[in-house]
Amino acid sequence: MPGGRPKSQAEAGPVQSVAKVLDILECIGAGKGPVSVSEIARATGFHVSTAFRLLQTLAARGYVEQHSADRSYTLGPRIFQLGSAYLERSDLATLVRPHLEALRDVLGETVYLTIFRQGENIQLCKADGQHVVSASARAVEREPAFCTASGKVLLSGLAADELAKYASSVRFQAYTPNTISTKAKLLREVELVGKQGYALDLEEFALDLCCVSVPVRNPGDGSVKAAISVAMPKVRFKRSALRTWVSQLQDRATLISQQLGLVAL
Amino acid sequence: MPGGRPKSQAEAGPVQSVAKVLDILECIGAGKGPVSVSEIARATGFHVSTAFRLLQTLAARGYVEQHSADRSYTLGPRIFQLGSAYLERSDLATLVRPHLEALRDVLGETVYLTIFRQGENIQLCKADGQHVVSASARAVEREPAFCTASGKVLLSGLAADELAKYASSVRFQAYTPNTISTKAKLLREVELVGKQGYALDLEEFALDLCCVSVPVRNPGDGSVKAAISVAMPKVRFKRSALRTWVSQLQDRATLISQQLGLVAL
DNA sequence: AAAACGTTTTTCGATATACGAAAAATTAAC
DNA sequence: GTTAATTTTTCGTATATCGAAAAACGTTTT
Repeated sequence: MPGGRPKSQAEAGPVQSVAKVLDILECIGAGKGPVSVSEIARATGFHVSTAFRLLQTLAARGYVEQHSADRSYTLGPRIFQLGSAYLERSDLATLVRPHLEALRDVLGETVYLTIFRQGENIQLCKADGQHVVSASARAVEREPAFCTASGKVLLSGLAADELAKYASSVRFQAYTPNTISTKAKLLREVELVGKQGYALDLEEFALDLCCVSVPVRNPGDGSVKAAISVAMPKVRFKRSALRTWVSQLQDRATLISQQLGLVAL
Repeated sequence: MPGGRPKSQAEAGPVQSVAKVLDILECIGAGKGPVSVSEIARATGFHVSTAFRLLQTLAARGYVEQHSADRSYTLGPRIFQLGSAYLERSDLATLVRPHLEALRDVLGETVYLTIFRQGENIQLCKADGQHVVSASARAVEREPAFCTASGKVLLSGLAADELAKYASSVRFQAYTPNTISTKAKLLREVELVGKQGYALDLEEFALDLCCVSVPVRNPGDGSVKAAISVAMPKVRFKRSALRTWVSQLQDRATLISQQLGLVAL
């Protein structure tokens, strides 16, 4: 009877070794460069021996690659293949990208589309801005929901019980002095977002980063399926332009949701 | 002592449940639409119960999604995230795409870059042609090596022992009447490709599909790292244009390999 | 309606399987 | 050349995974 280590990991699922292998994949994916067995073992809390065996299994199938030079691991091309399969299925690349690019051309800022899954805000498609200093791309790959414009939009689309569950379980990490810090504030904010139809993030997630976001709705039942957002450095965020941004975003959101139609997001 | 079922699957690796979960992911990725537990169980040969448990684990982490309507499964966005992480790491998207698009604009046909892993030809980046009838995109996602232009180029870059291993283990499925059907023919063809510096595929993999391919080399040691290829329907393949295609491809290949430099493919 | 089928999901005990400690091999550091 | 720190292999044991079978659930048939 082991002590039941207090792993702060996400939902486990019944098959332990699979959960572990996912931890490892995420660990490699999160790392900046190649990672070694021992680094992975340290980061995940598994014994090296365990990490090694799991990595071997992944490597045997091309999901990770081991560099012969220093025995370190990176993600392999097979994982990329699966990722592509996901995208093709939902036709997002083909369908959404042109809209985002059009928006980017009009607004001159980085624009992206995100969805809410597993308590997080996942970016699926992005059109980088044209300004030399545009909001960093990499940073928005997978961000918390409670402190981002898109996250708040997506939260505003959740059913009451789901929102409650999220609000109770989320850890309010203070990324900046402006980050929402309590459940009550979050719920109030999300309600406001729902009413006004758009959300702002004025340096709540990262200093100097401001975002505006609107929902993309299912044309059938009006439920919120995704969010499209524009991100920019603080200097270029003008209160006076807000109205324009919001309506530009909303127009595109309407177009996208019409086209998406049945497609399962 | 179980009978040791003759699974034709790829290398297993030490952790069984992980191998199984990969089978399942591949199975879902290969399917045209959502798949049910029982379909997966049938396709993989696992018991429904096993498939179900593995799917639950994947779903708990967002790697697959279950549609509440008919309980069927599709890939989830987390898998896409990992795929993106792979791409970003190798800077391929940013680096290779412009070259492929330029080539596509010049040649007017679908152009793509592939690498050789696990005995297969994996497509990493593609620029679709402009003709109304251009070589189908979907078909080239992951193709056998022995009967494609890019595959033969990549094979020509393998070390002697690796090529021998491949040639001995591959199953010469006859996709068309032109498909290479024996080990001897393949080895002869691959040698020729190595000598002449490009490969052709004249309806060897699919009827009406013709491809020309050249290697992308590591600027350091000259080893073959990838292949770039142009694909077109038979009607547009002109022997007289071959020289031009090959040199256009080769010029780009040189540029790409110079830029790729150290990047680990 | 009820019954008959095909699903998906849950339960549970046996045993094959993945675990972890520790040793061996390999590589890096000094 | 010795020490230290890795990665890899081995192996006995506990346990987590498996598969059968039953329970819920949905759909179609009579």
